Amino acid sequence: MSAKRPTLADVARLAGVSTATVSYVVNGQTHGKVIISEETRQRVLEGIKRLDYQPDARAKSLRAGSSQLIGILIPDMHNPHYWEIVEGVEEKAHQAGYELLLSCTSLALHREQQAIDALSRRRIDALIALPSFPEQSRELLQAMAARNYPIVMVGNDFIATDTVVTGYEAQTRALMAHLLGLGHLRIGFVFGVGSPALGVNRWHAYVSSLAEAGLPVDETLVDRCGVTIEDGYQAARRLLAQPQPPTALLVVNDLLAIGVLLAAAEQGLTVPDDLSVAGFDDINLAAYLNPPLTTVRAHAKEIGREAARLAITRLGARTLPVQHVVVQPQLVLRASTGPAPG
Amino acid sequence: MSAKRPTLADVARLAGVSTATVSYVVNGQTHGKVIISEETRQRVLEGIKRLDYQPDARAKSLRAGSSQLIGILIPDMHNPHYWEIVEGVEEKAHQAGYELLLSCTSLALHREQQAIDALSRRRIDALIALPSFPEQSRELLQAMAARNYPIVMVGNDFIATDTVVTGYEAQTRALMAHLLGLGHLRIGFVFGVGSPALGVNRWHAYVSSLAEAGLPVDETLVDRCGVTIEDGYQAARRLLAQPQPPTALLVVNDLLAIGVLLAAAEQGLTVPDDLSVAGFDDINLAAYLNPPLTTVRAHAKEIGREAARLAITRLGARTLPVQHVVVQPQLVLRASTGPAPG
DNA sequence: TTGAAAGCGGTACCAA
DNA sequence: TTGGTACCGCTTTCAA
Repeated sequence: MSAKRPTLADVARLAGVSTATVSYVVNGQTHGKVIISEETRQRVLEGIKRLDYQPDARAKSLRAGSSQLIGILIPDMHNPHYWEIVEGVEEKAHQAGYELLLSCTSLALHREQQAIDALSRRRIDALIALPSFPEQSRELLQAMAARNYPIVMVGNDFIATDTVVTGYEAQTRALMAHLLGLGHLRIGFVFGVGSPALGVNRWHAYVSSLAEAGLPVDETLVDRCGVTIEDGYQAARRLLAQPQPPTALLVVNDLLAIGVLLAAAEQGLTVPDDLSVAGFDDINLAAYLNPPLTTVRAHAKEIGREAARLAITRLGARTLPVQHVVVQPQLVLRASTGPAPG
Repeated sequence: MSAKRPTLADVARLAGVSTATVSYVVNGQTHGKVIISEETRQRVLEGIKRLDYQPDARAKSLRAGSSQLIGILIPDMHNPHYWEIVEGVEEKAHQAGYELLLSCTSLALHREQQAIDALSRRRIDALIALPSFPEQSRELLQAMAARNYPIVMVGNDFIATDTVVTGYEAQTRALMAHLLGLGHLRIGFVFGVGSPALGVNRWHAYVSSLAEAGLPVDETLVDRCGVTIEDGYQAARRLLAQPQPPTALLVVNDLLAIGVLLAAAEQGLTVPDDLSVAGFDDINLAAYLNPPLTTVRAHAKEIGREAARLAITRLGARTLPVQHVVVQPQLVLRASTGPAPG
C-alpha cells in the first residue's frame, strides 16, 4: 500500500547500472545511435517491468525543456462546435506525440486571463487560442509570444502570429442571398454571443447584405441574447410574438437554433413554411434536427487540424514567416429554409 | 524576442535577495507566519512585476510533491452528458485550487490505457475515472491506487475505491412502468453503447421489467448500434421499417434519441401519437428537442461535483474509509411519450 | 528576517 | 558501452 513511486535511481539500483544508462534505455536511443548493449538493455527493461516504473513527466519536462503539451483555450464547453475543433487538434497533436491541455473560459474575461496564465505556468510548448475577448487578452497573449511561446490564434488575428480563420462573412452573404432569393423581406437575427468579438463577422455581413438589398436593419427583428439554448428559445419567442414577426431567422450558431426551432413549433409555426431558420457552424446534430437545419459549415475539425499543424510546424521552425490559413466554410442547404410565406 | 523566461533566481538578483526570499513572498507566507519584512516584500514584488515572472508549475510540482492537478478520464467527447459531469468536477476542483487534466478515450481500449498511463506519468494528484472498459482497465487502475493515487470511479465500482454511482436501474424500471402503464406492449430498445459495461444497468432493468410484465424480450425490437446520432438514426430506421414495429422506444441515451426522433419524423410518424421515445441522461438539449424528450435525468453536474468532492476529501485524508455516493436519477416526463396507438 | 544549500526526478555532457 | 555529475526551477530545512 502507498508504495513510493519508483524512480530512475530505483531501476538503476535494481539493474546494477547508472541512472544515465536507464535513461538511455527508456528513451530508446540517443541521437539515433543505439549505444547500449542488448544485454544491459534487457536487464534494465526487466527492472522497469519489475518495478512498474513510469518516468515522471514533470522532471523530464523540466530538464528536457519541453513538456510535449499543447494548450488549447476554448470559450465555452457547451457548444459542440468547439469540441469538434478540439477533436481536430487532438488528432494531429497525438500523431506528433503531443498531449492536450484544455482550458474552457466559460466566456468570462477573468477566467480567460486566468486560464492563459495557468497554461503559461504549466510551460506548455504551444498555445492554440480561441479567445472570447481577443482585445482584452491581447496583451497577455503578446507577452507569451514574446517569451517564445508559439501561439496559434483561431478565428481572429488580433496578434501577429500564426492564425487560422474562417471566411464566415462571404458565406453569411451567400446565406442572405439564399433567403432574399426566396422572397424573404423580414429577416431577423438571433444574435447570442458571449462576447462581441465572437460574432462580428456574421453581423457585418448581415447588415451589409440587407443594405445591398435596399432593406433597413430593423432592430425589432434582432435579438441580442445569451449563449444557451434557452436564450435562443426565449429570443425566438420574443421575436415571433411581435405583431410583425420575421419570416426568416438567422441564428448566430446551430446550438441556439435548437431553441429557436422549438419556439417556432410551440407557436404553431411550421418550419420552413411559416418561418425559415438558418444557423452557423454545422455542428454534428444540425442535420438531425427536425427539420434538418440549413447552416454554414465551418469545417470545425479541419480548423482544429490546421491549428495543430501550424503549432507543430512552428515548434520545429521558430523563424518561419507567420502563417495564415483560411478554412473556407460552406453553405449547407437543408429543410429549415424555404420560400417566404404569403 | 525570444526572451528567456525569468526564474526565481532572476527575480532574486534583481531584488538583491536570495531565491528563498522570493519563494517566500511568492507563496505569501510559510506555515501561516509572515516572515518577510514589508520592505523586502515590496522590493521582490516589484521585481516580479518588472520581469513578469511566472513560477514554473513543473518545478514547483516536482519539488513540492503535488501537481494540483486532478485527472479526469471520460469515454467520449461527443456526448454532452460527459461534459456536464466535467463541468461539475471543474467547479469543485477550481474552488479547491485544483486544475483539471482531461482525457478522452474515444471509446477505444488502447486509448483508455494510454490515457491512464499518461495521466499517471504527469503525476496528477488524483484521478476521476469514467472508464469505458472498467474490467480491462482494472489492473492499471489498481496499480495506480496501490501507488497511493486517490481514484474516484464514476458509474461503476470495479475497483475498491471511492465511487459515485447512479441508480439507473430503478429509474429504468420506473420508465418501463410508465410506458407499460400507457399500454405499450412492443417496447424496443436502441442500445448504442461504446462498450458493454456502459449500458448494462439499463439493459438489465429493461429485461427484468419486461419479464415482470409477462412480456418476452423480442430481439427484433432491439438494435445494438454505435454511439453516434447517426447510429441512433439508422437503428430507428431499421426498427421502424419492420412489419411489426415497436410502439415505444427506449434509447440508451439522449444523444442517440435525437437521431431516433428524426427517423420517426421521416417515416411520417408523429411522436408520441404513433411512437413514444424516451432517453437517458437528460442532457441540456433534451428539453428543446421537438418534441421535448422524456428521459431519466442523471444529474450529471451533481455527479461531477460529488466525484470532485470525494477526490479532494481523499487528498486530505488518505486513511478515511472508502466512500460510496449514490446520485439518484429522476424520471422526467415530457412530450415524447404518450399512450400506445390504436 | 534572511540566506545557503540539499534535493525533487530526470537528461545529457564528458570521461572512463 | 557505461558512469559520474551538473543542472532544469523550485521548496524548505537549518543557520546565521
